[in-house]
Formats: sequence, C-alpha cells, structure tokens
Amino acid sequence: MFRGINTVSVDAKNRIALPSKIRDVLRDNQIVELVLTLNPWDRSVWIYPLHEWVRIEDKLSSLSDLDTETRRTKQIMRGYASDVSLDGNGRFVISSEMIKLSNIQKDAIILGQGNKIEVWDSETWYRERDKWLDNVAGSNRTGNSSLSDLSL
Amino acid sequence: MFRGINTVSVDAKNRIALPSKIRDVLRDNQIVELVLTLNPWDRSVWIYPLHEWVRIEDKLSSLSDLDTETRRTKQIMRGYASDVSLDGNGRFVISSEMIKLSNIQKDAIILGQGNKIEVWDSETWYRERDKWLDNVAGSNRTGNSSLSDLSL
DNA sequence: CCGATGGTGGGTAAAAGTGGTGAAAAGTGG
DNA sequence: CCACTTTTCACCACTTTTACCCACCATCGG
Repeated sequence: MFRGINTVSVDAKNRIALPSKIRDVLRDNQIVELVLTLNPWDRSVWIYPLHEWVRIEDKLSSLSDLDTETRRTKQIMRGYASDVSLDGNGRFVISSEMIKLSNIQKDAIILGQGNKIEVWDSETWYRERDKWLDNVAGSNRTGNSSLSDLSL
Repeated sequence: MFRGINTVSVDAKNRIALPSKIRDVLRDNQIVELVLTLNPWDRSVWIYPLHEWVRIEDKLSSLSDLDTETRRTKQIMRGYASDVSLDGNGRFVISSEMIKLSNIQKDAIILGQGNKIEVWDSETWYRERDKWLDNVAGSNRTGNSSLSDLSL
C-alpha cells in the first residue's frame, strides 16, 4: 500500500504536508481517518489508517493490567495515539510532545511502510540508514536470523 | 474509545479540565455520568463511564474476602470511588485526598486508555514513560514479552 | 510561455483552557 | 434551632491555542 520516501519540512506551526503520492493512496482507498503514534524502537512517528490502528488497539486492550511493563506498553502506545486531521492543503499538525520524542527538527523524512507511514527526523534517518548499510555490507548475510528466510 | 494524551493544570481549587477531545467522545457516546477512583498500582487516577464502573464493581463484589490483598483492593477501589460532575467549562473537582494519594501537583497528564481515562502527576508520568522507553530502546524487540505478540 | 499542481507561509475568527467572584449549600458550634 | 463559618458550584471574564482560509512561490508539463 504505502511505499516510497519523501522529504518534507516542518513549519513554524508544527505542520507537515503529506506528500501527494501518499494522499493519492489515501484517496484511492477511501481512507479519511488516520491515527498517529510513537514508534518506541526508532523514536519515529507512525501514522496508521484508523482501521489498522483499531486492530492494534484491540490487541493492546486485551493485555493484562497487572504486570507493570505490560501496563506501560498499553499506556504509552494508546496514550500517544492521536487522531490526525488534514487541513485543506493536506497538512497535519504534529504535537510538540511528539516532536520532542522523535527529535524531529525542521527537515523530516516520510517513509511508506506497507500498512503505515513513518515520519523521521531527516538527520536521524540518514545516520541510521548509513549505519545499517555499512553494517550489512561488511557482515555475512546468514548472520541475521530474521533475514535469512528472505529469498531476495 | 478513549485515546491520546493531554497536559492539564490543576488550579487552586483542585479543578481539572477534561480535554475537549475527551469531552467529544463523551458527547458522541452519550456518556454523562463518570466515576473516579484510585489506580492502586500506579497511584494514578482512573475515570470510568458509569456503566463501565458498574461492571468492575460487580467483578470486585464477586471476589473473596478471605485473602487480605484482594480485600484491600476491593476496599480501596470501591472506597475511593466517587461521582464526577463537570461544570460548564468541562472541569471536575478532584478531592485533596485523591491529590495526595496520586501525588498530583500543579501539572497533570490525562491519558486516554480505552474504556477509561487516567490522570497522572506529570512529573511522575514522564519519569515512568522515560524508564519504559529506555528499556525498550535497549532491548531487542523480540525480547519484550508484552510487545512480541503485536504485529504493528 | 502559460496554466496546473504541489508545497509553504501567514492572518484571523473561533474554540479551548485558565483564573476568579459571588451566591447557595453544607457543615459546625453554641 | 439558630447563627456563623466554610465549602461547593455555577457563572463570568480573560488569555492562549487551534483550525480554517487565503495568498504566494516553485516546479513541471503541455
């Protein structure tokens, strides 16, 4: 569904314009409601179509409240989820809280990632990308268990 | 149902304004009666729609009184439960007793959590959140039990 | 060269958030 | 039972934030 990479800018009012390619996908699939949340591993932002997010939310709700770590997972993933509404120019507002967490500066990167969209601080993205590329180039391919299944 | 995070302030009269996003959900679902109680595990405040609270109250009632820990849970959760009424500006009063128990200072955090709303002291929340984030960042993704089942 | 489209910046009216006052109600002591 | 004090709650007023709208610029294609 979502694929490709785009550079976007964050303006003084914390607005980010969704690339028109992405908006085309949303229109073609009649997706009007989006939900934004934190990707805690990369500290990037995830944007899901609502129906996809509801699926995840339901799973979270079914987890127990007795274990502290699990409770925190629920609290943070659901707590940092917020509805995304686009203005007339296809822009959405990203809260300053989320800006801080994801360290997004003036320039950001939007990555299409199948069922979701990722938003990264551009510098962070390039650094992580290069780190991974360098790492992969030098290593033996079979060393990574989850990748070894791929026939590329 | 409830999701998202908001910062709110507690004024000199112990009033807290429910964020408009939350109020929208209440209106859309025709929820007018709310019940507030203590979340004994996190020392935060839980706010339930009345019909949800009744369900929990029934569950609590069905628990045995023989085990001390269970009895205390019943006593605290039911004992500290009180009706919440909103003023014309969508604010409710939190008792000074509850303030003390949850250590809520001037700044508080409101978290949407599915069938309920949580209210935290902001400093406590950020500390707990950062602890969890650091933990997630340091661990391999598959190492975290509560997250491993989620296909995000 | 010109028009269409995507991206960017900014102004303004409306809404949300916050602080305060006064009347009513509840609580307390004589 | 009454008088007095304290608390509570509904209402008003001000400040800040948000969202909507319009205008401009840059780029691309005909």
